[in-house]
Amino acid sequence: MHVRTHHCAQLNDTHAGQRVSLAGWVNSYRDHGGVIFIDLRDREGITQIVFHPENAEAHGLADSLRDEDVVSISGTCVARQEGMANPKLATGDIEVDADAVEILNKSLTPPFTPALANGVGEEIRLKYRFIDLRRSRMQEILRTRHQVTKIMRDYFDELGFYEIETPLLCKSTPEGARDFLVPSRINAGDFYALPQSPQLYKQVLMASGVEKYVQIAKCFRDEDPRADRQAEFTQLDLEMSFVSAQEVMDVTEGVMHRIWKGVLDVDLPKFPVMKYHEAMNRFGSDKPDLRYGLELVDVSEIVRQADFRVFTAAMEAGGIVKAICVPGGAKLTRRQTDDLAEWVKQFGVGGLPTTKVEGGKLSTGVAKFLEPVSEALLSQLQASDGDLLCFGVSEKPHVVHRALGELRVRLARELELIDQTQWRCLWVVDFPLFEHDEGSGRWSAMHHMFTSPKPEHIDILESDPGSVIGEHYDLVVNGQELCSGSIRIHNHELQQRIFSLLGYDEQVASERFGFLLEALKYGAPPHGGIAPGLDRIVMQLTGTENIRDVIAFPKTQTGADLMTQAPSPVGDDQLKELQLRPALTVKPD
RNA sequence: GGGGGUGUAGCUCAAUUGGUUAGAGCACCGGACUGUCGAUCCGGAGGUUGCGGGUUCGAGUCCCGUCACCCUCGCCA
Repeated sequence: MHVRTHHCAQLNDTHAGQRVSLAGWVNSYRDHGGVIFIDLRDREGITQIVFHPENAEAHGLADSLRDEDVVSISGTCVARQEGMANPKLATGDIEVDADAVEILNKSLTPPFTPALANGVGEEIRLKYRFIDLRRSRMQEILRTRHQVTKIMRDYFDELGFYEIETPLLCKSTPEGARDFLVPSRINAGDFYALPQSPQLYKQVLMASGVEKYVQIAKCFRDEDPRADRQAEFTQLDLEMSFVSAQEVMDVTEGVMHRIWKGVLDVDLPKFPVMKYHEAMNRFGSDKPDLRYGLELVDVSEIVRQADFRVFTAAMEAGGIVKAICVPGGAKLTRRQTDDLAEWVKQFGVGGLPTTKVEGGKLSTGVAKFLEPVSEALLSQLQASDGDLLCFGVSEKPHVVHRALGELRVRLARELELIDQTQWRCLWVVDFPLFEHDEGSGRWSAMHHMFTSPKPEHIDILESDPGSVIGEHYDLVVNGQELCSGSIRIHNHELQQRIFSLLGYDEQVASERFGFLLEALKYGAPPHGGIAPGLDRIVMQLTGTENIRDVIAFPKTQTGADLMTQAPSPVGDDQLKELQLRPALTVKPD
């Protein structure tokens, strides 16, 4: 193998005349009978190699090269003659006239080639991930991800944070998401759980006097994946002692600013702050996308006058009516609005009343029912000709918010109302600490049960849990939740009260979280933290909509790794050692 | 667990109402060609239409089941 002197993106006309050696993969070959061209690709780019028949040995070897063969070559860097340069290639002004080539490894004919992988199905890409990752797009994502973690580590080092690893084999705490379990051989019948997050360890680290902790931490949640969710994912996990929420937010904002600057050379503006209730009321979401309007407008009082039974019935039952005005939405066909109505039902509303604005008044749909109040409606919604009005109606206000919030996102996408050039970041704060589960009639923690209530709300914890606000903050970027954090409870009595409220008596709480309660008793400082999602940050930076694209070796929706074929059955001897026996009949191959 | 979508050559796709031997581009193999750069030209090979069953004279196409992948509801403290 020749000693590599340059990368394939490195050479230009200043290198003309130099002897160089390159190594990489055959991106494409063009055999002209006499002269043979090879596009040689490495991590950094592509350089054209030319083989002349005069170098019989090298030319003979080059003749046999095919896509994805691995070669090293030596030759002379030459400037291309006038008219022979390739403006599509960064190194298109030069080529390497090769006099020696060594085939380091032949490749089987690949199922697809990195050069022409656009449009190749994801299933085949995941099966041959080692080929897929050779694509420049995937290399760019891997590089971005590295840049991000490097910036994070540098930044937190400068601020005096310690990077500390926490265990992957943890105690199972059945609250929250479903745990991945790992059987213990030494304690047969007992199990570890993989961490859903290092939450409790980092709080213990605060009790341990670390003061500033950070970790790029793998987290595991055994729940069904989504486009932006994977059972195994990565968080930038951090925690600080003696801080206010504002200080954690400032530190987080700082790292986000530096990441966007370092990777994209973008100066993010200062992040505005919005209260949870405002986000829900105006956008129907706790992660509002501020790049477009389509705000939810409460029209309950206006439509009350119209005596449209669908609306009045809901309001009499304690509900509300909200509307969004969709600019240009009148071009949607009846079929399309019917589809929207059907789709929106999954969020709990009975349908989607709509009407269009034409000639300065309402037309079609529910127009005739709203005739008496049309003027007030148009004015309140600032609607004009060509707009579509969509109404969310339910006896439960949160159902209206959810349904219209989801509709808002879908319409913005489909009608292309999103300004793709913007970065709209904001903090959402003042979340309720608890939410009421209608099924069980119990209260549960909206974030997690270690989030501190606002000090002024501690008195009403038991008397009015629904009104308690937590010291919780989420960072939202372009409609995606990127970080979630809070000030924690550091007083064991308060923590015990929260456990009780959530239905864990002292003994159960002690069994599950005894170590945390103990730590709180022995001088735990006030502390708080946050956990930015690394995968989602990289998704935003690289403009990907699929979390699998930013993970080197991701899993499918059924948790399978198509490359390694995990998960897979294990041998009887392994099970025996763990004293495990599958209860289900193993499916035949 | 529920809803929706996809599955045809190595890859991306086509195939009229159920009707002859399931086609095309790229890749592959052979040949030609000394300046291409997604090379070109000539020729060739390549198919369990995801799998199993059913209806039919006849199924890629219709029906039932099943598997895989994608989106989504539930779920995700």
